[in-house]
Amino acid sequence: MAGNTGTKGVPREEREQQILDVAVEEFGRRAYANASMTRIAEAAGISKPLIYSYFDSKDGLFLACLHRAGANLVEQVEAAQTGPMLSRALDTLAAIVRTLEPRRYDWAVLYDATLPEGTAVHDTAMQYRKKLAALGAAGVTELLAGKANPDDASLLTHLWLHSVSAAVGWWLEHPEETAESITARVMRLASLLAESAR
Amino acid sequence: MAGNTGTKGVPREEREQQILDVAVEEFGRRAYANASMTRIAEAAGISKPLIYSYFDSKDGLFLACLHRAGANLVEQVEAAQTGPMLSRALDTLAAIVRTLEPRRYDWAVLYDATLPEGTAVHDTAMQYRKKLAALGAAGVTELLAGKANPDDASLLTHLWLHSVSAAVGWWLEHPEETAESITARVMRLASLLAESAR
DNA sequence: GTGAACTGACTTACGAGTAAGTTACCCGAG
DNA sequence: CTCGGGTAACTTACTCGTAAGTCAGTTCAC
Repeated sequence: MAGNTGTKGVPREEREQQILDVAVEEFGRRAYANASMTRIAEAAGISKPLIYSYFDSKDGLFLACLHRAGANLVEQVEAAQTGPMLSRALDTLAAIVRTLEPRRYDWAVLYDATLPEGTAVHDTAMQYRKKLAALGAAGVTELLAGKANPDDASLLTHLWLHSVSAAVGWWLEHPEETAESITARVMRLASLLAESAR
Repeated sequence: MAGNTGTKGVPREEREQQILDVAVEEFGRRAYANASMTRIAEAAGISKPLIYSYFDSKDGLFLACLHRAGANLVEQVEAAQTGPMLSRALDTLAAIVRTLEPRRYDWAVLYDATLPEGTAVHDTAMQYRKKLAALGAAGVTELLAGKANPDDASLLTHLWLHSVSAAVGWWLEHPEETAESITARVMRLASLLAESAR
C-alpha cells in the first residue's frame, strides 16, 4: 500500500545530480563542519540511506561535490590563460565567474575553511587549490618579470586568489548580479585604482 | 592525598588569560565548529569544568576571545585613520599586522566562517566586522571620491578586507616573517603593480 | 520474479555541559 | 605562631543531545 516506501522511478544518475546540487548548497552555506546529512536529505526530498547508498559517507558526498567543482574550474581557468598579460587577470576572473554562474557555491566548497587536516577531503581540496594557485602563480611571475623575489611573488599570488574569493563572496551577497556585471565592476575598479596610483 | 585534585594556586585572572591564549589558537586553527573544549582544556593543562566555571559555555569562551581580539583591532585601526589618503591604506595594514603580532590567530577568530547564524557569537563577530568594514568603507569612499557608484564602492571595500585577510593568512603560513617584513612586502608589491598599470 | 530505487527505525560515537566532591591557600581567634 | 574554618581553585566521572552511519526490509519498473 501507499506507504512512503518503494521506488519513485528516478534513475540513479539523475538522482545523484540532484543530490549533488542540494549538497553543494548546504556545504557552501554552512561549511563542511556544520553541514548535516539529514538536512541534505530533507532538502532533496529523499531519505538519508539513499544518499549513503550512492555516496558512501559524508566525505564521499563532499568529495563528489569537490571533483565536480574543482575539475570544472581548473579546466575553465586553464583555457583562459592565453591573452596578453595586461588582460589575462581579468580574463581569468571572467572565466571563473562565468563558470560559477550556474552554481555559485562551488567556490565556497572548494575553499571551505573547515576541512579537518589529514583527511582525504582536505587533501583533495588542497590539490585543486594548488592547481588554481599554480595557474595564478604563473601569471604573477610573468607580470612581475623578475622584479620581485619569490616570497613577494608567493604573497601576491595569495592576494590574487583571495581577491577572487572576495569577489565571489560579494556576489553571493548580491544575487541579482550576473557574471557580466561582476566582471564589469571589477574592471571599472581596476582602472580607477590604476588612475589613482598615478 | 596527592590525587590530581585541589587548587594549584593559580589566581583566576592569570588562569583566564592562559585559557584565552590556548582557546584563540584552537579556535583559529580549527574554526569554531571544529574546536573542542576537551582539547582546549588538555592544551591548557587543566580540566574542562574549570573552563566552564570561568566562561560558562563554549559560546562564552569564544565571546571572550572575540572581545579581546575585536576591541583591540578596532581601536588600533581607528587610530591609524589619520594620514593622507595615499598612505592611509598601508598605515591601516601596518596597524593591523602590528596588532596581530603577539596573537596572529585573533584575525581568524574574528573572521571565523563557521559561526552559526542567529547566535550571539555570530552577531558579536558581525558587530566587530561591521566596525572594521565601516572604517575601510570610509577610506574607500574618500579614495574613489564619487567616481564610482555605491555598489562598486561596496565591492571595493569587500576586496580590501579580504586582501587584509589574505595577507594575514599568508603570514600564518610563514611564521618567520615579522610585522615589518609583511608590511614592507605589501608596499613593494603595491608600487610594482602601480608601475605595471602605467 | 528479480533487481534497482527507496524508507522507518535503529545503533553508535563524540562533544557539550554538569554534579559532587577534594585540596590548598588565607585570615582571624586564641 | 598555630590552629581551625571558609572559600577559591581544582578534578573525576558522569548525563544528554545530536548527527553520522546502518539494518532490514517494502514497492515499483521491466
